[in-house]
Amino acid sequence: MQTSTNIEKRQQTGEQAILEAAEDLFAAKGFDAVSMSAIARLAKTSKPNIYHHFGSKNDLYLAVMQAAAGRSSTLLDALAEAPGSFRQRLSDFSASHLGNILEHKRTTQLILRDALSGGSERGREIAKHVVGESFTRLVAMVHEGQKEKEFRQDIDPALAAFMIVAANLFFFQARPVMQHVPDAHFTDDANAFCDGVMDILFNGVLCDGDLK
Amino acid sequence: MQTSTNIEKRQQTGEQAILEAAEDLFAAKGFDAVSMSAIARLAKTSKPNIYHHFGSKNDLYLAVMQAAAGRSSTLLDALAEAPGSFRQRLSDFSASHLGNILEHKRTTQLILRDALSGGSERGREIAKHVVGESFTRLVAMVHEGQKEKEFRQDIDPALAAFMIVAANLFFFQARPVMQHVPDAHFTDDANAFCDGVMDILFNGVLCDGDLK
DNA sequence: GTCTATATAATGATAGAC
DNA sequence: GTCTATCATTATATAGAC
Repeated sequence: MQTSTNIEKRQQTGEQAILEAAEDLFAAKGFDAVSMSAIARLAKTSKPNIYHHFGSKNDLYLAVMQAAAGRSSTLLDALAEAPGSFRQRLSDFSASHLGNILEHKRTTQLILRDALSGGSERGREIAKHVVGESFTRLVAMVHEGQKEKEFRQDIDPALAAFMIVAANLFFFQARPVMQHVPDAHFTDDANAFCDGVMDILFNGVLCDGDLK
Repeated sequence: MQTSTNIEKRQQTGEQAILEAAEDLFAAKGFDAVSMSAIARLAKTSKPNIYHHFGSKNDLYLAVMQAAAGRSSTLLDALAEAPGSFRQRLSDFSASHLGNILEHKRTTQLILRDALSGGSERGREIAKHVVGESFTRLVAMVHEGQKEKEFRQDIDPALAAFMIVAANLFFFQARPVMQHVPDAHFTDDANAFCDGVMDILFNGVLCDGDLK
């Protein structure tokens, strides 16, 4: 029998080039808009060679998603048990989260695109796994902050966490559109955006006499 | 000469059926994943008839986007000059915004999908116009609230507005994924979600002794 | 305005040599 | 592992009758 668990030990052949070319194109244009010929051209190889390494276009897409998922879920470990106030830790987490998004635009776009086309079950499992991991950690962090009486007891920690990732991911996703909206100056500076979001999230927008 | 500005006076022929079928399929599967044959089948007509009404697949897509844009930008006028506190007005706006999104899922998905595929200029102009209109109105509302000393002076009104639409749109977009995340219970009830978001946005998550 | 039938090009996937 | 050559299918789009 031949081993069919061939999702290990890359990099020895042209597989890596194929995966990178495929990720580029899938992220930029989506699954259906990309042809195997285009991938072969960009990877400087031939179509049958792709079929030799990956059985089909769908398998190639899954391999790309799997690689992307693995790459993007290893950067937020250090922050979970850092010292300092929960407020500071949350801010750091959010900044790293947004930094991570902007550093791996290709991967982020790939996952957002896949999540939007949720109809098929293809890679939504992966998307769930990717965002689920960091999201759960975020929720736990907010919950701890509540137990330490630093955050309000009467909020849903998952909701606060969601607002952070929504702001960051939507910042990335909507930037091309928002740049054409006259009022939205915050699209220029990601750091300032992140600080502003956390300020509103911590203190609210309402006037209350004393702003700490 | 024949008038080539044929973006008026629909509904007299099978054009409407074609537009609806096309919007359904484009929203569900994306531009490239939809074939003219599939549209013809769903619209209960023939392929050449589509080409008779719309010159090409791209033109059909543009017509669909145009119709979607016009449909989704007429529901938020009444709220702009409503009475009551700005806090209440903002909450109402947000609730209507999310209600509008959930009531027109097809259109929303179409626009989100188009915005994500920003590379081509196709319909991003439309997306900009659609979200731009309600967004500008939202920003103005926050700004007025600042002038009336109801909201903090030191926040960017556009940023607060952005957090609202980001939360709402991302709520819609991420729901299929978030439903599989154990902590995220808020996906069940859109109204509760909206209230929770506005509560955090107004008051912040930090403990400050007295919660109003 | 609507159809049947068809042209032409590109797609995903294979066969088989090296 | 990589290629040239090719298959079967489907795609967008047209011609032309009614």
